[in-house]
Amino acid sequence: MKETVQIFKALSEEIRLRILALLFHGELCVCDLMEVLEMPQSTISRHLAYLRNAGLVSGERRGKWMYYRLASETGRTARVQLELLAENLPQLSVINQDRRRLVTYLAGKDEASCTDK
Amino acid sequence: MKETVQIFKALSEEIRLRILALLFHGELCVCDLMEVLEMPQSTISRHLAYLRNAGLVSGERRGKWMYYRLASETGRTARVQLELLAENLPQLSVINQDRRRLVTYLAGKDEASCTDK
DNA sequence: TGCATAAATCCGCTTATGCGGATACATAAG
DNA sequence: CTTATGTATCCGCATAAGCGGATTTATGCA
Repeated sequence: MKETVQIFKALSEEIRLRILALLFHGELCVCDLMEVLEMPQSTISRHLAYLRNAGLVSGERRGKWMYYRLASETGRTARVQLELLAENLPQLSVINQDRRRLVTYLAGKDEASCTDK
Repeated sequence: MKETVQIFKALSEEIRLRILALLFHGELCVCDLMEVLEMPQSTISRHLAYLRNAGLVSGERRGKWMYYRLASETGRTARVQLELLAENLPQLSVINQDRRRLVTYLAGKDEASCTDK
């Protein structure tokens, strides 16, 4: 029950849904999320912590950079919710705007930023 | 997006999940919920307001009594989440305890209480 | 080691929501 | 109308979490 509640809580904030939607496109660095969502680093980090604690995303440090992706080891509830979101979020306009910004950003990505890929 | 967030918010509290689980068994009166969940009336009413505002339940007044049931007119997100909960909540022990209390309560229901059925 | 960059966490402030008792509102009966 | 019952909402208090800037922590490089 606590897990279920925690997952719903993690999903009950728009910014976190937007982060998840961006991660559907693949692994991203915190600095990527900052650029695309146009939000301060502390805000991004804070929300990532909720997603991480709910078991929805996992982070991996590579040098100075922290990469996040959708968690591969998840309980059933998390997986089902992620699947539902993957299906439904892309239909929302704010999510589409974010996606377009992501595509544009990745295309013109500054070579001086988190390039350890 | 606001609707999605609102639904997740409504679902992010244990008591509200328990209320929904009880309503899966059929329409109930506030006084029923109070008895089964062993909580004060104001607490029940407050949580029902969240569920109502999120479009997950609907209320109907019959005389002095207020009956609640799962909303029949819901958006897709609400319907999908309710279906998921109907599938997954019954597996949780606290939900099972509530169900047993509901059955016992309904079996011995005082004829002097909300009997306009 | 010092300096630079990235990001997690802290901090002060604000908002939202938890709680249950009190109160306001709604319905019913005499 | 008064009284009784049911319930939505208010209220005071407490906790959780929103925000972004500041600070701490972590990694890299000279």
